[in-house]
Amino acid sequence: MARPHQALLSRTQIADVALALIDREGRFTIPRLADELGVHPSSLYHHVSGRAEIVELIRDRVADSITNDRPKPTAWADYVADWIRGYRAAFAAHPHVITLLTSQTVVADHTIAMYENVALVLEDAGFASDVLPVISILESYAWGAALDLVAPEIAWTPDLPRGTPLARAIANAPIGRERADAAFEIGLALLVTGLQERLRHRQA
Amino acid sequence: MARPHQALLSRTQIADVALALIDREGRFTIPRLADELGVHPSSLYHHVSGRAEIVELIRDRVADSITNDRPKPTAWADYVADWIRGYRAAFAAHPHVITLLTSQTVVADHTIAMYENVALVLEDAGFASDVLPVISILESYAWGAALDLVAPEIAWTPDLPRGTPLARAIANAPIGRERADAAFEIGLALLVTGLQERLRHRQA
DNA sequence: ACCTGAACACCGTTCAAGT
DNA sequence: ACCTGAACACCGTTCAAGT
Repeated sequence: MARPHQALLSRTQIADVALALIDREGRFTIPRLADELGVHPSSLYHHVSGRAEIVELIRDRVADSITNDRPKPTAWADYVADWIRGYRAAFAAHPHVITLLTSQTVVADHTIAMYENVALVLEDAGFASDVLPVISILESYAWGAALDLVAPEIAWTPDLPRGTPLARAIANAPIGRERADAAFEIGLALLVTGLQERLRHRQA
Repeated sequence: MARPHQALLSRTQIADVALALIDREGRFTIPRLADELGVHPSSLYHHVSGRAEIVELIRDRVADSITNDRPKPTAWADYVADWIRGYRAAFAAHPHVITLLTSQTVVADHTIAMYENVALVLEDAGFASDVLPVISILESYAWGAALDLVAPEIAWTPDLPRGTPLARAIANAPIGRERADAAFEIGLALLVTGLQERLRHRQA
């Protein structure tokens, strides 16, 4: 074929199809992706520098999907909770992407706007020198909760004893996605409560 | 050479050297591992079923290194905090292993004893139907905090504006490992505070 | 500028051959 | 039972050739 009059590929399209492939099959390879795009593997290298860059395109796409409203001056706790909810939800929409993103160190993160918004809200709330740690903590929790979505259930372990504390704990909780969602919300509430208490002591 | 009188390899040795390789080079391949063991790649398959099983051996090793003391009837909050500290510390000792473990779904988890201990402590503390969610939440946080250890610093982003909330937040915090450790401890304290409050309301 | 097709290095795994 | 060495399928990447 050689060069077509109209380019057959684009970076957005590559990212689109790669993401769809991951959602469908849990992973992607260059040959598989090329096939899906109706093109030869080597063609991709005219648009991206390599596999790593495709992963970064996907990372950007997921990051961009985190809703990031302009902060309102009231209710910092609600703002922060919504941020982390959206953070986790962005991953939850593409569970297999999570492990892909953790396996490759990020190259650059241009989601500064998001951090600025959160930093502003926390600063206004009075967290002062705690602002960066608090952002870290919330992000760690969101990542961990996202990983929880693809982790195996403790409940699935076959050789569970009967009548133990763990057995009772499992019997008292839902399983699967419902369990993960419920746990996430409780944990988020714990963190917010903790933040409110910490702020109270800071200001006292 | 053919079969030696004394086996040249063992599963423990394979796991040992693989872990050392990951710590040193950030990753491991079968040829590289075989080379390090002074053996041909195909020899490994007489001891393990494949690469995936080697990863699981490493997972077990890290999991076993999580200190898991017998619970004492007093101070559930201290027990829980120590558990999560040890959980994260086990990963922190081998940072590159974290991404390896998240990239492969676990096959079986035989660390039931650990969960039983924590479940017992939480049950005695009065968490009742919250026991499993609380375990989930704490583990999520430990995983997220472990990932934070290998994540890039927000602070490293080159194009940071001056005089913004984020810039001030970064200026007010340490960087690197020290930042991660400090943030982890604060977040753990937030969670414990949240748990204490939640217990108070449950019992009221 | 952009697609092709051949080529290369590398990886995980299998298996018959040897003791 | 356990190591070897050849072999295979597959993957990521390069590059000269074509338009």
